[in-house]
Amino acid sequence: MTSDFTLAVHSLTLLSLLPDRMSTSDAIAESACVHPVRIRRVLSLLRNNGLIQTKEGTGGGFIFTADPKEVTLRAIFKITSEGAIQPKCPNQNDQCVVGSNMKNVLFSIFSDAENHLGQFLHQYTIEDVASLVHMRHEAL
Amino acid sequence: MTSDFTLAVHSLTLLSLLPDRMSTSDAIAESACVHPVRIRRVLSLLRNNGLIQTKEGTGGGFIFTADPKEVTLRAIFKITSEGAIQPKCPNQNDQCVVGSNMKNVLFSIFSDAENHLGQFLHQYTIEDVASLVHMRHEAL
DNA sequence: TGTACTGTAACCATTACTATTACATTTAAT
DNA sequence: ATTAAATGTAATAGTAATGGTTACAGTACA
Repeated sequence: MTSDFTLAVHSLTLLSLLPDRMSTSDAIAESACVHPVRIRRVLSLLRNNGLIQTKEGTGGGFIFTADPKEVTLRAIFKITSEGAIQPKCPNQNDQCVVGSNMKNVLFSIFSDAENHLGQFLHQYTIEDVASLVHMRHEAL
Repeated sequence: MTSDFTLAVHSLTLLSLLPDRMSTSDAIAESACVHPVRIRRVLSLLRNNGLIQTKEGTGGGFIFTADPKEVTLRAIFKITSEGAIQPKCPNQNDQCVVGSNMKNVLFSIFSDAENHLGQFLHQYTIEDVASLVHMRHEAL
């Protein structure tokens, strides 16, 4: 899976800790060790899906609008990674019963699998992730 | 995810339909539209895990030894794709509470998630896949 | 002994992912 | 108004992951 999911979770976790002001893509990028342009691209997705607000210009940046208690990893997965667990399939060989149908059969199975994965991820909110991050930090 | 999983399922499904003789990597490769060397590589994994037998030399090839009713997609996933649903994580920023712990938190969550995925995939045997392939074929 | 196979390493090609640059646009402050 | 600080986004370049191909050693059978 791509790292967009991780970046989205990372960014939202940061924003949840700074609910009172805008954070810039430069600041988030430094925390996540990636290029600011990637942060802006990923966070654009989150804005399009109503999780955050963005503001251009001086003093602009990103801020959490939704409730960190209500945004779950399922929503973030759906936004950033839908279809990501589908196994790749080579070209179909239409001359072969197996070859011509395997792709569809596996696609169907893994679509269901992704729904189950979603149910699992739905138990974790951004607030939970923030807590887990802090717990690990204390443990050191 | 890589196509190794699909190739393994495809190969085993074919083998389950030809239980009485050895199939060659060339034949399987043609059905799956990939290079025979890839088939040999993937099927080596399956042999190492006891699902099939292989034989070199004239008249050699690959044959199912396990029972297609008992080999589930979970086993194949574990062999070919363990860890595949883990989201990638950029480098850690040790100066940042979030940056230094996000990777471990997500790794833990997705390890559990992969176990759940395994439980889901466990309901499908190779025989089931063969049936589904045929059902789709009939439906055309 | 020759032929038909697998086993595997090495290399090349292609695709996917990520970083970077560039620049238009927006906003606030002076 | 002008400048500076930000996002938005397209285009490009670099890097990593994936897959294809070649080569050849080893094995088994006729």
